[in-house]
Amino acid sequence: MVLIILKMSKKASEHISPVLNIPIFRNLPEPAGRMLDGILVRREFSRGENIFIEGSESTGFYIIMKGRVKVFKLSSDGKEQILHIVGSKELLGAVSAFAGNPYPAHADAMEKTKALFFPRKDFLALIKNEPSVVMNMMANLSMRLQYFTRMIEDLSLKEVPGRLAAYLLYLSRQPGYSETVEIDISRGQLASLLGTIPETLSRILRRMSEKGILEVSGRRIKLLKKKTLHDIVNGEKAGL
Amino acid sequence: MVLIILKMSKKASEHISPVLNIPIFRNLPEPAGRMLDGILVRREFSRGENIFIEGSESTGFYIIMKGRVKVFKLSSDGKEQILHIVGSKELLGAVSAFAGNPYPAHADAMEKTKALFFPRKDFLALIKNEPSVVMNMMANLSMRLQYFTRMIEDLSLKEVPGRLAAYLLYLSRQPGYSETVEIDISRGQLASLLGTIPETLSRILRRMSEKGILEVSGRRIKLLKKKTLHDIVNGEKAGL
DNA sequence: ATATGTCTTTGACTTATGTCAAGAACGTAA
DNA sequence: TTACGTTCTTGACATAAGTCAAAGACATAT
Repeated sequence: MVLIILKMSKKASEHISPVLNIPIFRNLPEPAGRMLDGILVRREFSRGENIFIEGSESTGFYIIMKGRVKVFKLSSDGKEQILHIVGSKELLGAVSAFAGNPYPAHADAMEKTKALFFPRKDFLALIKNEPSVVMNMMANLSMRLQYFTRMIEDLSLKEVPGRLAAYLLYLSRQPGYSETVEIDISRGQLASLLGTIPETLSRILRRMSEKGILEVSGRRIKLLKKKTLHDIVNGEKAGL
Repeated sequence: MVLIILKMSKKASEHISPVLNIPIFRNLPEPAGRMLDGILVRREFSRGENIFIEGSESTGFYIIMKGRVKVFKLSSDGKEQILHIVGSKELLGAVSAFAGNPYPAHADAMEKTKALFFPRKDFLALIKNEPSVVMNMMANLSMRLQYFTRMIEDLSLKEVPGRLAAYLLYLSRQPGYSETVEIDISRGQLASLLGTIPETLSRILRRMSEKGILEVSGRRIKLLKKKTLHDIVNGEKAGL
């Protein structure tokens, strides 16, 4: 039923299935693309809506088309640690779906989010016929592993100012930013991503402003002394 | 009994390439196994020897056959954080070799280690012909991702006693252990694995002994109050 | 056995960061 | 606008954990 709606929503003007633009489906032949159109289920989530919870059985995975999703763990006292933020064209819950394990974390939509759901059984059938999909997914997993490797390093080796500095410098290397970066998440969320609490983050931002390293105005932050930020990442105290 | 097993494994090797017992090569046809015998390079490392360093180019990956290898990061002041310990039948450096990235961490042999080296170019050739290898590797990567997810949670959500308790309980669930566990790494290494320093670990072990939660004698630790350990994992202070 | 080097433990001290509580700033809806 | 709820900031405080330094235990080799 949902499948029919999907099909109808696709205009004949599109001679190439748009799903073939999704990284893990790159290089697939066109017939496979048409087949995917019939398998993938469109789903929408509103801001703050839960997509899955930790421990629940994985029935498939999501390809995020629009919006952002936070994947996070909760401690026994309700504090959350964001593991990562999944954005457009990225996969959500793929590892669990592949391995057949329950989801290891919670996922909430951070804003209005559109996604395609890929049922596990259909996915397992697809990879039998199209091994290249597995190759693409492995590249995807590899990147995630490298990201996590780095995150473990950040969380365990550096103090909060170092983690913040690393994050700001990372943002400044993203396309469109250089001297000024726009933090696209709230202070509290950023604190969680850095493995700390809003109070601590707030204090550190103030101290960095006082030292003339940053200029903070809401979610817009100007990096005045990038060199000092690099030093902080490398463990320098920089008089904070 | 041991002799019989030994004999059988020797006999079997005359008919089936032993490499086909390695998880990622499971289900490969015998001809591929013989081909692998000609590709894999036997390498040995002595205790403490470096296998690769962070940032160096990845020319292939290792399959550990005997011994253990620690994969770790170094902070600017030389402090190390162990990411994981790779043991028998496990892969070392596979992500980098697959993605063609430099190694993201250092790897040192913790003891005399025997490994098979799989050159990157040969591996890329193999997966073209044998997609099932990629499936097996993806299962491997998935497990690693889940492990890292858990590790990030441990490092960021829990205090050191909680991480220690989680590790001890994890060991006690391993085959062969229940009330008493044998820590197979030195105090300093364990500290690094838990994201702390030997001094702190030492103090916490003492406090737990004083409270009658543990009984420590060298690398042998008796878990006297498992329930309390669980409470500590869940954030209870337990009067430490 | 003795000596040498490494690993581990302990104590005194410092510091980064979390907790608690209150006020300020901000956004949203009436 | 005002009022309300949320988020952010700030201060005083508590504490977990790191640093430094020294002593003790342990293992290895001579």
